Amino acid sequence: MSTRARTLTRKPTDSEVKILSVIWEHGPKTVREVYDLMSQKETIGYTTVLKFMQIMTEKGLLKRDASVRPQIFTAAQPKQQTQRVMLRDLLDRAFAGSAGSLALQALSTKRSTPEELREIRALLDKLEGESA
Amino acid sequence: MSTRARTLTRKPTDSEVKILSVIWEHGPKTVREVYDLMSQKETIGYTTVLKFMQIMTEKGLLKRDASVRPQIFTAAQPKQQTQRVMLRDLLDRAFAGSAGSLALQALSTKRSTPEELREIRALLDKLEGESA
DNA sequence: AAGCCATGACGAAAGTCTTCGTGTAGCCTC
DNA sequence: GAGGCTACACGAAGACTTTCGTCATGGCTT
Repeated sequence: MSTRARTLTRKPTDSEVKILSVIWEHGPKTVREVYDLMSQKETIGYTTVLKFMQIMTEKGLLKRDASVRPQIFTAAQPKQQTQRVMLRDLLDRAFAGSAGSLALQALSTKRSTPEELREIRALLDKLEGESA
Repeated sequence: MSTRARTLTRKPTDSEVKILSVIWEHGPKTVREVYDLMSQKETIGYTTVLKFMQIMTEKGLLKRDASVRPQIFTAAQPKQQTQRVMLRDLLDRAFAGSAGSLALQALSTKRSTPEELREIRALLDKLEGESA
């Protein structure tokens, strides 16, 4: 029991999420492009990024198109799904499963845009409507 | 640059959070008590829990009262502060800093209690009031 | 005071994650 | 079609985390 494809299971590591973020934000990218974007914000080696992306491909976090020369990598899972897995993990692990308290802290920690606040209000209406 | 007291810095590891959760929920506890509570939900050895708690004490995550015989451990940081650190980390790492989208997903993923929804609504009012 | 059992300290093995160095293969240019 | 430069694959070192085994210690009980 040690090596095996966990397909959709295990939560991505911190570094893996950093790479996914780049792709979520900028779309499918080559290793070089991801590297360029990342090295603007932190010091990291090209082969380090490459290695991560190779591992992530093995794990099923990324898909790659090897038919083109500089290979292009895409997120294998929808952003929302991955975010949900991580959120779920944090929720269970550190917030005793209380989504409300998590949301509350998130909102009070960092200012959100009016649009987001409006969306949340709409969701609240929907949720309260359902329970009525 | 390697070994040093990060006092309030680094995010606790997964196992560390598990232990903190127990103490957050049940209050100050001895190793044996934490062990008993944890082993109800998962298989883990007593000395493993002990080791974690020793390391956490070194890191400043727990405080211990060594004056009493079975030593009693307490969370060294307020629960909310630790939660905030973790939330912040997830927010920056996986949600591009958008607290709103994080909150939205949290709320739509898991049903919250009416009280929580009300609290959130109140917070929303406050936030929108401020920006007005 | 001697023995016994729970508690606590340590060290170390095993498993992951992170970070690169090195070497190979593909292409593009002369 | 040879040289040179970029892109890839591989392996391995180092840093943490996780998990325990083992041994020392402290008190209680007799």
